[in-house]
Order: sequence, then structure tokens, then C-alpha cells
Amino acid sequence: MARKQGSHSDITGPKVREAALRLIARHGYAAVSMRQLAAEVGVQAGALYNYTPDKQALLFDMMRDHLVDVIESFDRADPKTDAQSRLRAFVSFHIRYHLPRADAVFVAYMELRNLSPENFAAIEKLRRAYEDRLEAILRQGEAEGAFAMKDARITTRAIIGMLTGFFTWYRQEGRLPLEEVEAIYWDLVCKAVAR
Amino acid sequence: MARKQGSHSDITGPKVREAALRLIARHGYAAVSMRQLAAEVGVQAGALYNYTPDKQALLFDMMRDHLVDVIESFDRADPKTDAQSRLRAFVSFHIRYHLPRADAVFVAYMELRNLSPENFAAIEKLRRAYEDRLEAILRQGEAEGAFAMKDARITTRAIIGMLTGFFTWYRQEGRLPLEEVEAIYWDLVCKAVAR
DNA sequence: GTCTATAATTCGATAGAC
DNA sequence: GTCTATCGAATTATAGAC
Repeated sequence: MARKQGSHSDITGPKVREAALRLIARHGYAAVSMRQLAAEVGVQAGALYNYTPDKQALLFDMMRDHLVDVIESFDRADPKTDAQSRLRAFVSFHIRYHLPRADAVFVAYMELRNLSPENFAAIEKLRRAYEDRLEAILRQGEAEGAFAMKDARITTRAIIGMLTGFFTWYRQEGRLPLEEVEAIYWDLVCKAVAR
Repeated sequence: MARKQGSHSDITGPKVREAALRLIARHGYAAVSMRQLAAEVGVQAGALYNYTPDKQALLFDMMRDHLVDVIESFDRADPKTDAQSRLRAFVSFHIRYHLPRADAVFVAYMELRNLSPENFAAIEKLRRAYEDRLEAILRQGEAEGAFAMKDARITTRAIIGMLTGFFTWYRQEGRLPLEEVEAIYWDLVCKAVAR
């Protein structure tokens, strides 16, 4: 006999996040209503407001938590040795970390327009912090004489764009195993910044 | 004395497209109401339905027209000679064509989720047709011995991703003139596919 | 072709019972 | 913590006057 009411804070809380991420990734923040989200979670619309003060905070919290986790995870994965090793670790980390989190990546990338100005500024700061990790590696490589490029900042954006585009199509083409895709991207990045 | 009513089909038609592109690029399709759009154009909401059967068709028509124009324009710009020259022309065309059309690029890229299934299929076909142009150039370069890469299809997506990421940040950083940005991207692409 | 007015829904968010 | 019920406002799209 299923209860119609009761306390499920520990269960419902994560379910709200997961459902919101899935629905917003698929349909977009503005297109997903609180009623749709509630139905996906299996509660009534009013109950959602036990877990978020409003719809905007729900979006912001998901994006912030994702980006904070990306940065902390990379800092742990970074070998902090020579630039070549660090760049390889970055490419591998970026692909492998983001792949199983496609919904979060998609939301963090596509929903910037729907953040309030203050929330947008906070998210942009985090995004920039992640990009700065890559830029620092490229500049170290230039200093070591391992890399050569015309402009480290633009090369940073180019590499991130190249790697992030990956997640917009990988789900469709199951043609190649992850190891090969990773090798292909490493080959491109490695040659692009080579002396 | 401004008229409050009257026929302005030739004026209002283009204004609807321009305003829709601008508003949707900034706020997203789902977040822009027909009333907002009408206010931007300078008419009442009901008048918009003289120019589109519904909101969905307005989005689809803009995306389709943009992509058809991209493909036709590239086919005219393509030197159709050696792969190296063609690749350089592609990079230059892609940057220069898309730069002054940032709103259309943004909409065509970000609003795929808001297309009906049939409209999505049609737009994906066009997108694929453009990507196939680049893939053909890369395969020609392999055949000529000018390029070497592990996988032409994935390299195609990687290059497009890299070039398209360009438009998400160029407006912010006016630091460098277009010629230099183009040279930086050409350097990266050229080295990435070099033998 | 544009207007005003409105039908029919749907939205985010809240109040109060349990 | 979840429910039901609801407020007030916004939505797409249409009807009919001019």
C-alpha cells in the first residue's frame, strides 16, 4: 500500500535534482514547468518548494555544484609535473569526467541566458576558473619550450570548444569506444600546440 | 502623425524576423513571448500571425533559412582546388560568415531542443550537409597526402566545435582584430591535421 | 494588415490541512 | 513533508471591427 503522504526528504531531495537536470537538459529551463518537474519526481508541485526557494535557485544551484565539482576533481587529477603530461591529463580528465554527466554539462552550457545577472556572474567566474587551469598549462608548455602557439588565451578557448563539442554528438555515434575517441582528441590537441 | 493602423507587410515582415532572432538569441525561444516580440516590432500580438502560422514555424523558418544560406554561401566560396587551399578557405569562410550573424548562429545552435520532431530532423539534415563539406575536404587531404588524422569524421566535429566556440566569446573580447583571430585558428587547424 | 478583445490554458508561487 | 486548492498573472492563438 503506497502512502499518499509522509516525509521523504532524503529521497525526494536528490530526485528533484536528478529530474530537473534531465528535464532541463532535454527541454530547456524556460520550457520545463514546476508541475512537469513535480510529476517526474512523483510529488505535487507545491512540495518542490521544500527543496528550493524558487525555480531560479534550482537552476543556479545545479550549475554551481557542477562547476565546483569539475574544478575540484581536476585539481585532484592534475599531475602537476611537465606541461605535456598535464595537458594529456587535462584532455583525458575533461572527456572522462564530463561524459557520464552529459545532462549537467548541457545545462551548465546552454542555460546561462536564463540566470539572473548576479547568478550569471558567479557561474562565469567558475567557468573562467576552469579555463584558467588549461591556460596555465599551455603557458607552462610555452615556457618549457614544449609548446608553441600564437595566443594562449584563444588557444585555451579553442581547445575547450573542441572538447566540449564532443558531448553534443557522442551519444548519437556509438561507433567508437571511449579510448579511441580520447586518443583521437589527444592527437589533435597535441599536434595543434606542438612546436 | 503616426498612423495607428494600416498595411506594412513589406516593412513588418523583415522586422519580425530580425526582432525574433535578436530576442530568442538573448532570452531563448521558450522565454520569449509573442507579446514581447510584438512589442519589439511595434505591433500588437495578433498582427504577428499575418507573418507566421505559429511560434514554432517562426523558429523553424529562421533556422532553416540560416543553414541553407550558410551552405550556399560556402559552396560559392569553395575554391575547389587542393585540400590545403580548401581547408584554409573553409576556416576563413566559417569565421567571417558567422561573425556578423551571431544571433542566427546562436539560435540555430541552441534552440534545437525546441523544434518539433519533424522540424528537428530537417534542421539536422542541413547541419550534417554543412559538416559533410568539411569532411570531404579532410578526406581529399588524406588522399593527396597533405593531411594525416586518426578519424576524419571526428576531426570534422572537433574542428567545427572549435570554430563555433569562437562565437560564444568573441563579442566579449575585442582584444584582437579579426585578421589575427583568423590566423590563430588557421594555425591550430593546420597543425592539427598536418602529416 | 492591424487593431481590440477575449477564449482557453498554463504558469510560478503560496496557504493551510494533515 | 506532502497534499489540495487557489491566487494573480501570463501564455498562445483566434474572432471580428476597421
